[in-house]
Amino acid sequence: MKKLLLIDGSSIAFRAFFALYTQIDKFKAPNGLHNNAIYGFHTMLSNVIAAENPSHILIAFDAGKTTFRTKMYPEYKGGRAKTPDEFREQFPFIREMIDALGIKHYELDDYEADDIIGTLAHQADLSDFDAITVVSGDRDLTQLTTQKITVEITIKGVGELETYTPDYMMEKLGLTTDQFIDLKALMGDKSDNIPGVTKIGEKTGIKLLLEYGSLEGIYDNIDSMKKSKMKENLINDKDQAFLSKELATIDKHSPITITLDDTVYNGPDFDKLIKFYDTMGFKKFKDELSGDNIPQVEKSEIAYTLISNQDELNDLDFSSDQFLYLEILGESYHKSDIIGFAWGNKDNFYVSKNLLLLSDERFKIPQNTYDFKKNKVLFHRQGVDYPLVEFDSMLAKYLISTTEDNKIATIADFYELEPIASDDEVYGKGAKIAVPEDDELFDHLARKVRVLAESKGLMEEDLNNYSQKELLSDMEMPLSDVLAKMEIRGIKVNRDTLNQIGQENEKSIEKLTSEIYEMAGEEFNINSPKQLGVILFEKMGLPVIKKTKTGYSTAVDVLEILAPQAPIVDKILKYRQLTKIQSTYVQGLSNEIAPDDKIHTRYVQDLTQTGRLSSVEPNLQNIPVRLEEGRKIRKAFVPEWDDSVLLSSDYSQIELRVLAHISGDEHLIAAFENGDDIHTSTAQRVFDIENPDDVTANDRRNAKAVNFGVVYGISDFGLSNNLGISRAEAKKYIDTYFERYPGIKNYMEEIVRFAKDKGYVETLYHRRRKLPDINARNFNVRQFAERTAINSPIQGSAADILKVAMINLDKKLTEGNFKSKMLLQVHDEIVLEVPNSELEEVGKLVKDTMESAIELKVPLIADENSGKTWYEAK
DNA sequence: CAATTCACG
DNA sequence: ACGTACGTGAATTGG
Repeated sequence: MKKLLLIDGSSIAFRAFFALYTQIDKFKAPNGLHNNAIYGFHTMLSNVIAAENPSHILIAFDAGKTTFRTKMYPEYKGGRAKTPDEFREQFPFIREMIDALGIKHYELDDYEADDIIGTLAHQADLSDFDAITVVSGDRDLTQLTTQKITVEITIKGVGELETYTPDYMMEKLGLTTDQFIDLKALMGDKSDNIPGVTKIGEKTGIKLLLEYGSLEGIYDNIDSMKKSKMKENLINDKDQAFLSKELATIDKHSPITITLDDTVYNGPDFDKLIKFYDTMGFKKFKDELSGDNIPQVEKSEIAYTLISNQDELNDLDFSSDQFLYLEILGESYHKSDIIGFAWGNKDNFYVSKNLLLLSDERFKIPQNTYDFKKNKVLFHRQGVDYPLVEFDSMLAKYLISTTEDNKIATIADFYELEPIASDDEVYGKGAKIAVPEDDELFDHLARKVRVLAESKGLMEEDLNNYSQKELLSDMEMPLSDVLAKMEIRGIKVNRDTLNQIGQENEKSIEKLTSEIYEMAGEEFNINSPKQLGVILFEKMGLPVIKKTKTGYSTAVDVLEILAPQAPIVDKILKYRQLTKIQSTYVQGLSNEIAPDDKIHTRYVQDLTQTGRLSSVEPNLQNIPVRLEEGRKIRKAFVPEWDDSVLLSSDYSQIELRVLAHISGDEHLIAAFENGDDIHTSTAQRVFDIENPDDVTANDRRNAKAVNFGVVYGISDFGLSNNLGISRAEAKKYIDTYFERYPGIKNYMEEIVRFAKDKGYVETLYHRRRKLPDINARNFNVRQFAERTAINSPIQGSAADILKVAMINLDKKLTEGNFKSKMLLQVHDEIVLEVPNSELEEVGKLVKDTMESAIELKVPLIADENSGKTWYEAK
């Protein structure tokens, strides 16, 4: 029997919430989350599944506020009360529950759940399904009934169902299902704000339909009706009646991307479900899962083939869809050597320690891997070119979820495959890290390959559902190739320059140290906040401005307040500044200069929550620039070739431009289109200054802080802190800002609402960040998630745009046979080495490429500088 | 190994 | 009433 069950998730959740609303205080999960709607939804589901025993199930949800119906009639569903927060916070968990129950769910932009259900029900009606059951809390769905389609409407909360068939409809109303739609067109619907015809209700509507058959029938015969108020109303409201009919009619041909085959029901995922019941405190449901339902996970053996001799490659088949995995100890692939590697598909695994295999032309590099960039560097160190492959599991996993790391053991866990040992368990960590015996090493490598092979299909499914296929194939994958080349190339750093800066700093530090000791009256460790705190706040009795968890805070903002009160404080600030430059930059960078006189950083491509890169060993994204003393460090970064310069190109205000684009705020857009100085423009609007020349430096500074705040998800406290003004004053700034930039305010409200409903936010390129805390009970935790919801699409889209620019630029430089090369990326900036002979042409190319990476509602601007060192290229 | 501080966008 | 700006990495101290 093929039986399809279609559930109107939005309406059932709504009914369930209000059915148990009186007991809402009793329905709370251990973590405080209200769960009455979740509980009610589950009860309804279990009952229906037990009664119907469906082979296919789909739960449809409404996608959002606007639909094709609101486009047709903006008042549609207008005037509805706001969804209570206690209800909204349960949405993401209802979806999580449905996932754990192994049931598919679906929603479609611009369409309601009704239309998804109507379309699938209609398709199933015409195919080989034996029966279709639709469950909803909304009687409108009864228009779908046919001989095969039964519609069940919840009554008395969600506990009981009323079954609608064509016969039952005839019996109850005396109408056919088509006539039921016409009835609604005549009488309208208050809850959906469908107008209908004035003064016609259920009784009159049924009478008319019985007499004339249909809405069209009524109007065809309207002339023969005798004169009455009702006739007049019918004539006056004719357009409205037909519009109402259109609104009331469920679309049976909506452009769904899900098929009937996708809705196959195979029962719950017991592990997930038990975890879910635990977090919800649903003991009753958990007990109902009898132990023998739960399949036991057995530890499997894994057989692999050791390939130690190159000639064995003759007998191997590389044609199937294989993965390659290279292992090193630790992370530093620029320095550490390969300790072993493995390749294979779901069934066959090969392992080896013989690196000569990798440079043997009989070794055909598999098109799937884990951490392509690492591999490319390692291959390069073997003297082998490693062209870009098709699929990188590490990057795929990063796009699917940033909540946890992307190690292979985590992937196994994420997709509930057989667990594998962690690298720490196999290799040890810290000082004890070591290569294990061959057996253990090879077993571990083969298991990694198995996880990769088994998870690929699951990842592709997720990427598909998240619309992220292109994000992987056209952005992260090609970028990893570009980054690999940049890392391999490295940037030349002049040791002597660093040493010279170091020696000068050393002298100043010595002098400051003895001055500080003298002023303090004793010697102590100035680097220790604890000891410094004792000197400043106990011995010298300076006022405590701020405390940390462990004692007094001695951070810069605190010391700056104290500086006028004690001359020692300025010395300490200066000491801090110089020792920071000395230890992190002079010494830190010197230690990272490789034998080729270059620094090869590693860009971590799978870490940040927003899509930015990070840079480690060393971090080349935080080389000092703001203060002159630190900025000198940049003089040590130089071109590799004679007659070349470093060229730096950075986006101007990319985050505010992205904000202007996604919010669509007309004023912010206009400012960028005019080419105004954006902070001056903001100052003008917020402080009511007509002429830009009348904006003072201080006005501009304040406006700049407000603009930053907007991007970060502003709060009056944060702004007041940053500007050193009162909270009331900060609040005034913010209120005025939102009043003058209503589009921004609207964006912030919309994106937070989206996050609360969906549990995630995304960038212009569908990069996703989950926000599990968006509905948290804890005010702080929740507010943090809300600010994150505002900031992540902005920061993330900006990051995406620079990634696109880098990929495009790399292609153009390669295809144009330029000698110029990209060296560094610093979030909104690219640094290149450019021969003087190419400077003019490449300068234009870089600027054009960056400015045309994406078409936004505002222009994108890149500013360039070049010079003999990085210091001069700013 | 956590906490503090400070460098960057 | 709650108590905050968004995203990172490295050096240092001290339990």
